Amino acid sequence: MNHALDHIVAALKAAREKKGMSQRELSSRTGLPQPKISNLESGSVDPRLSSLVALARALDLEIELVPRRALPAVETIVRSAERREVTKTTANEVRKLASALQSIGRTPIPRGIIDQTLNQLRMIEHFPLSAEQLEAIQKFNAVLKLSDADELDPATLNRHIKSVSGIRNQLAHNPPPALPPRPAYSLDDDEEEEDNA
Amino acid sequence: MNHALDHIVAALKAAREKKGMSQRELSSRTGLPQPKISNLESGSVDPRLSSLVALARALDLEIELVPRRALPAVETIVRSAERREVTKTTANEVRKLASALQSIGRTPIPRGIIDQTLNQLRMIEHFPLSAEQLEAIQKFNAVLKLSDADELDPATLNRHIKSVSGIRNQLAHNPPPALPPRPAYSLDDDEEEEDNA
DNA sequence: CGATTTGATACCTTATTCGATATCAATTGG
DNA sequence: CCAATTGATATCGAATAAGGTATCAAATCG
Repeated sequence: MNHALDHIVAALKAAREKKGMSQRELSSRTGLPQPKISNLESGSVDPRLSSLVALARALDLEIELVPRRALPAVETIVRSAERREVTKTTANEVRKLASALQSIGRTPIPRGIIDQTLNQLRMIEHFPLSAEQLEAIQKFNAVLKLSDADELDPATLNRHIKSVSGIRNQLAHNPPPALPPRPAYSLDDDEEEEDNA
Repeated sequence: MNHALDHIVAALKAAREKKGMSQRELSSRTGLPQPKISNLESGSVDPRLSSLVALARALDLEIELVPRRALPAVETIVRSAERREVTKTTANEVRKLASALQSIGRTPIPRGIIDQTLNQLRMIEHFPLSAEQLEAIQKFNAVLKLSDADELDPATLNRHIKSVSGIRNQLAHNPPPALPPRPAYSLDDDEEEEDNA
């Protein structure tokens, strides 16, 4: 495998992981078999363009040809978009959990606890979350989706609620830094290169 | 062939043509056989990533994965870079011609004509040229490179000199528009998309 | 008109992706 | 501890890109 290819491949893998998507889920969205995706990500194949495009589109990405001299500017914009992508994803996940909690009927635990958790979520929603924090929220969502919450094991439910409290405390005592105010790309550099034949 | 692939392929072909590079020249730079490049550009194959990367690099391009929401901004930057690429190329070509003319010894035509042409070139250098105009300059360069100019057919030389005058007159009477003052990309849009599972 | 350049086709052999399926080790969750 | 999920491997036939070489029609140019 060529070294230049890893760049693309690594970006695809990172994009999948950032979305919390498994290889099998990506497989079902693209039609590519899961083992193929594994091979691809490990850099042991030289994929065809159609495979790349299929994967990229399933991950909300496009393949673009960029003039070398425009690379710095483009990369700055891409990174900035990725940052926002993450925060949007987490916010959506948090809101989803809140609405799921709000709409449950009888619960195996006191109502007040649920309400308190909802308040915490309303705060959490406005922060960028770490990968671990996001994962915790997603797992809570997963169990609620499966079990409809009123027929849920009280211990399990309590564990998840505790993890929400934990996240709130982390954010309150150790808030993540805000986004940098201005991205540092430039359109107006002007180097001269000689090009004689 | 998939429709999504044409986008990349067409961009590669356009980039090659804009640089005035023949398929054979690109072939020798990349190691890919010329018929393969022809197939590729005609969209009749589904190339492997390594082929794409080889072609792209020979054309001063990089393959990048861009989040869909960042596409408008990225495309604006790419286009802006391409515009500057073109004007830089033409300026180089014009300067090359000027220096070639300046350094010729005995000429089959009056010295004053040569000097007048040099003056015209000094003006032309500062304009973005059309494809046809650029081509004319390149052809003049080509014959000078081959024949060392003092052993040149006077008629041929005169024809090229006339074409330079023609370009100057076109530019003087019908100047091309300047570049737009500010590219219209934005980093601060904020649409909401729903994403429920 | 003859010579050159350019892009397109055709043909071959070899190498490798593709697609499908099965399986395994490791991790995670109840 | 058992069950489920995840990513990695292996295998197999079919499809096809890669790589090389030869050739052709059209345009360009002297």
